[in-house]
Amino acid sequence: MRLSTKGRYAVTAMLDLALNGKNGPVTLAEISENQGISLSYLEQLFAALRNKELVRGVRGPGGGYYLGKSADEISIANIICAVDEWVEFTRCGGRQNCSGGARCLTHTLWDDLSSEIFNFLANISLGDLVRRNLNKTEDEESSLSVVANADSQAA
Amino acid sequence: MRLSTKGRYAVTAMLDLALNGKNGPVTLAEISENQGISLSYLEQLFAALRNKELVRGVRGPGGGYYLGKSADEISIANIICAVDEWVEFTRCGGRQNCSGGARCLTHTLWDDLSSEIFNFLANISLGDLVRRNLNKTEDEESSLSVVANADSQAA
DNA sequence: TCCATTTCCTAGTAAATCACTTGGTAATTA
DNA sequence: TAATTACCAAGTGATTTACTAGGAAATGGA
Repeated sequence: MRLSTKGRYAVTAMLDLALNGKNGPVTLAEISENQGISLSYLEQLFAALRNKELVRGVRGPGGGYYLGKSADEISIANIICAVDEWVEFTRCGGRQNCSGGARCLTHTLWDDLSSEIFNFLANISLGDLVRRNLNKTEDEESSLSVVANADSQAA
Repeated sequence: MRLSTKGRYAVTAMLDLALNGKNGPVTLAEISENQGISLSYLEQLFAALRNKELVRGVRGPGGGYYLGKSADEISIANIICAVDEWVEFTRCGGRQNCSGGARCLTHTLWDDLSSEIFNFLANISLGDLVRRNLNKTEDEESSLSVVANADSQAA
């Protein structure tokens, strides 16, 4: 899993699309304006998203982008994987004998953790995020935060 | 949260240190050999880790690095934050009026998700990873994987 | 005391990535 | 026909990545 700023832009843009795409397509110009991301950079990101069928484009006046499937069927992991092409980290893909014992043990641990992070993000959908926020704003503005204290250093 | 390859190197190196540092310090030369990371790059990473007191260096022959605290007190988030300096993503730090409604709503959603990812990684310690693997190898080699199926695309 | 070992420190670098600009073409609507 | 929008390709300055080079400071053993 690779969570770069590029992935953040994509997630942010997809969130904007999910929120504003209820009635009719959303133009990249609108998302660009809303989120402060350059139009051409959005075009690049959406080219990748379209390849993975996460969005669907409609050309011409009144056109724009729709979600490619329902917000509940699009996970955060889907979005990030679409724009941040997956790179295999450990050179030994489990197969090659990578200098044996200690090294591959660490690689296994890392791979497990990596899978866990992926699954965590795979289990959060765009729909989840939108609903979660709607519930929140019903209650109050921004007081409650489910995310409590980590262990110590939060900066 | 920013999970780059740099963070991966740091986590991998710290895992190696946790595994091999039971009796005596571990040299960067060993970690470099084990994990296939250049010595000088490790030095840079460990400079950052030392600043956050996640490791403790001992100079001279027989020297090397110890964990700065127990493996249970070091979270994956700690490690990643030490080497991948935190960057504020949304320009409006919640305070500035960032063109109002739709934009800040998306930002709030993103910030919540971001916190959630951080807390997820903050709740996994080096000790967890090591123990998890010991249990696994007791059972069998590599057959079971707790991380089951995500939704669809795993590549 | 001298030497080997190791951390610690600074500077530089090729390659990749990031976020963006420029300059288009193709499809669609009015 | 003209405006609007997605789509496409090439290039660019700034930053990051992973690394090399060349040391200095501390420590242990001879």
